[in-house]
Amino acid sequence: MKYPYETFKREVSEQLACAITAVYGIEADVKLEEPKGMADVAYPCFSLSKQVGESPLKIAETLAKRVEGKWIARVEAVRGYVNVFVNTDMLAAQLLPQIQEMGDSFGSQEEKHETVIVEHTSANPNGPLHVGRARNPIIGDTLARLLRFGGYRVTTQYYVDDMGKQVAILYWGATHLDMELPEHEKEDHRYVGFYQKAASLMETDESVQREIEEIVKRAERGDRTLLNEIRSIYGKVLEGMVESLKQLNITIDEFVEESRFIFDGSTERVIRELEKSEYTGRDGNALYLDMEPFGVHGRDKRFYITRNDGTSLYATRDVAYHVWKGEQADMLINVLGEDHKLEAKFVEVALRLLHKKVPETIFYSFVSLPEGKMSTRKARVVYLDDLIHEARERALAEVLKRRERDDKIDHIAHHVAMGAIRYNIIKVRAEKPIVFKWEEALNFEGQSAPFIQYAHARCCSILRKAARTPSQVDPHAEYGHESERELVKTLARFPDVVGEGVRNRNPSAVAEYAHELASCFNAFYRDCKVLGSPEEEKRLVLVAATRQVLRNSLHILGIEALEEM
RNA sequence: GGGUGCGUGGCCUAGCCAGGAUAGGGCGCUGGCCUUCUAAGCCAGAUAUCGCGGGUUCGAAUCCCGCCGCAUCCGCCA
Repeated sequence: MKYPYETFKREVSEQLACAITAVYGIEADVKLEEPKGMADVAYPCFSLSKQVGESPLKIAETLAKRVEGKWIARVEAVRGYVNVFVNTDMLAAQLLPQIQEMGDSFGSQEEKHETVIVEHTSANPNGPLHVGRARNPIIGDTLARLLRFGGYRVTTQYYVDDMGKQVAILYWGATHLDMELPEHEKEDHRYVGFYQKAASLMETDESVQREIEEIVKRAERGDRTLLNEIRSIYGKVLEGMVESLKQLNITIDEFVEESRFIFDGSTERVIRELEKSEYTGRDGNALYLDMEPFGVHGRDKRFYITRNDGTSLYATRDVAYHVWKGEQADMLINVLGEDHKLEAKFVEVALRLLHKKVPETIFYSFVSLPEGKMSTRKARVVYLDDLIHEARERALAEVLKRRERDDKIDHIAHHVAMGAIRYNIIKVRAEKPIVFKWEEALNFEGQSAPFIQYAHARCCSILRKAARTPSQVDPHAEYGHESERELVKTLARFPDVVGEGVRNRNPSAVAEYAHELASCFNAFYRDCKVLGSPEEEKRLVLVAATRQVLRNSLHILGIEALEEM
């Protein structure tokens, strides 16, 4: 895929490299900057100054005179920088037809013929998702969308821990406790009561603890009947969780149960292979991996692979899962909470020892509440469903301020609400901690999804009212207004944003860009009358292009590009 | 104790990987803009020792070292 802004930048680099060689006789590695406001691209002459012993100001002056080309509108030498401005008419002439032709795929990258599995969410199905956990599916789903746009073939997986303690507690509760369950239309909210009660009983009652441990042991030994029973309980909870995700426009391609790697013998094989390693040792009968040689330091450098009785541990089964997963795709990416860093390191080391594919991991920091860490047991928690409900109410109220009740109103309110939730989470980089605040999560103004959706709706509104949509883009159209030119340049940067986002596995960059584009369009909207203007025709082309790129950005973010609001 | 991540106006955040010019946004605050394509918008204004201290460099929010604060991990749990 050839994008025009790239061509422009390449021309500038080549021109500069050429000029440097001609004047100073050096092969220079021309690294361009894209400073905001100063120029479209700039070349600082300071390091060259050192090499050739001439002042940066002088060099900039000299080079500026020699840089020219059809993509270059203007070159200036300012304080040791060569500042280059793109020819926006040339850019528009190349870019706008391309956006029109490529449509929904504008900005995407060439098919890479590589398959990727993005594992995300993978929460224990013992109760409803809370806002903290929701960061995982939002990052995971957006990343998956971004990678798809970046040319990868992506599938998503949710690893279901169906034989762990959490699910065993839920199962014990559901089968032993006779209790009044809360009224709720979703099963995850009803069943979590069993989990909570059982978990607190387990702390005080040793016999309960023993029974739960026994369930775990039986599950680990591959008791199919029991595992089926357990599934019949957690399955309902999981369904509820999946339903919440669906509200947010998140679906997961495949659910993989942990017990599968007991049944197929792969966990056992992992253990047998690892015990041959020089890095593993025995503590009694328990097998462990010494993590010290792999840069892990702390109170205890041993990471256990089996218990004293030879049974596997969660992390060991996770290794088996990754061995299997690695056979399904060229590349593996996991989205995990930062508390899983050590476990992920262990999985990575184990996979290296087994000569298997190692996953990349995106770690995200926790979402806390102003009053502290989220905790289901301390009832200090905001459930995702409560946020969804609240967001929808609030969105509906806002829509009702602006339009009469009609058949579109629920659709609009729903997508404003879900967009706001997704955007609020994804706009912050994964490694930053988030303190959840209702007023921020339900913000529909400023840097938010509704702001972007609104700009999109404005585009749609103009295009709807236009007498006709120009089918052909006039290649000689000139965009004289500053706001038009800024818009053209911002549109042209979209493919770069996608490329960088893919390379850095950073979906937040797309969120940032979408806001910038919407904001840039709002300036155009303010300054440039479209309908009824003598420049209507060419401005409609620009509006259509903006609508398309906003739409593509929103698509990556998993947010509905609303046509009306 | 050790590892890892984070620390940018009152609050939130981009920029950090690949060091460059007046640190870009948003919320909130003050004041202004709807007979004109949707005011979920726009304009103007106030607010910043880029956690602290060193170092490298012509140049550091960005790289290196030390310190402080917050988070997280260091279970034969998951």
